[in-house]
Amino acid sequence: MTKLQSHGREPFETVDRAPEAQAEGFATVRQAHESEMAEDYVELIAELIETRGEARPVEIAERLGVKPPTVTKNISRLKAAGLVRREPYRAIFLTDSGQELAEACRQRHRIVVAFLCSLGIDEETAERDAEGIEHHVSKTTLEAFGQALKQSWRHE
Amino acid sequence: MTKLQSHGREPFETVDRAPEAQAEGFATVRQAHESEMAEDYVELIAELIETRGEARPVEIAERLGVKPPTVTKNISRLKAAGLVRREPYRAIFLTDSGQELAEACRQRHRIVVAFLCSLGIDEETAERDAEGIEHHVSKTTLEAFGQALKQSWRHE
DNA sequence: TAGATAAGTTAGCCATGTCTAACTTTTGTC
DNA sequence: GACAAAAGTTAGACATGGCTAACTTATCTA
Repeated sequence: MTKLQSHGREPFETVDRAPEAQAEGFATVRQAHESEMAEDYVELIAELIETRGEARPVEIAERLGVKPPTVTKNISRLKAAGLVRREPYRAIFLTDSGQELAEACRQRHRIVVAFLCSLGIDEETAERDAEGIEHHVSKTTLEAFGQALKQSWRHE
Repeated sequence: MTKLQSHGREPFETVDRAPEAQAEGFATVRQAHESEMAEDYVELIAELIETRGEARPVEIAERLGVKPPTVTKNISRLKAAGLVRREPYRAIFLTDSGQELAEACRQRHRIVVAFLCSLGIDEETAERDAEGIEHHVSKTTLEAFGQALKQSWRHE
């Protein structure tokens, strides 16, 4: 049995959740952290291929704000995970499943950014916050963002 | 010079950001990750003290969904960081700065949850997503959430 | 085409946050 | 008060994702 929904009413009460539910929530967050690296990389790789024609470690390192060896190591993990295809010293390509993941991430990213902007948040902040937020947005919440976005178009 | 704001218009364009800005964004996310543990713990400790009278490792472990040794290790890190006060085998207390951090986190948490609920998201999902999202919400965005929340009260 | 420069890799280090197994301390009960 | 059960700690392992230093490969250019 689920709790009654308050939906906007008395919004600052502290909800007393069942310990297991809370634990599951934290587990979800930890899982999200594990996929963040992969998501950020494939998203960025797709972006680079589109705008630059190819994805190079040096560029990835610059955009991510990490050093080249970090990129090398992580790319080889992505390769092991079947998300990228590549030979040493060459540019990086996405496999089909990498492509798919990238597409989903970019879509989600765009929705989150657009949603934040629709609240009046400046684009730079929206982009920065989205980078962190997007990995923790469930399907349900993403849909709610999409809905709210539609509403905001209607009202403008 | 900052970009023109679109504020709801053409919300699905992919913004081409300066590499340094993008890198700074990712750095911010990495920093947020480093404070997440501390924030989750002090938030939970404050909650337990309030609802249970004291915060015990076994309870923290259960709520966080981790094993007791993990709690012991992390609590000692928090102690080193000056956020908690405690002797071995005893309950855990917050220092003044721990208290302060906990208060800020709980406030932020409540706002995020309330905001998500105001979009029509069910409470369980709101709680789960908030757990991950809250650590990546900037002051600007938190204020925007607060504003939107006020709006939603007016319209109900 | 040779040599310099840029790009990429390898090796090895570190901190974080998780775990299990084994041990110690505290608590509760007969 | 003794002893069993529960709570907490310690030791040691592991994966992740950063880093620097040193090396290799590719690219550019004189």
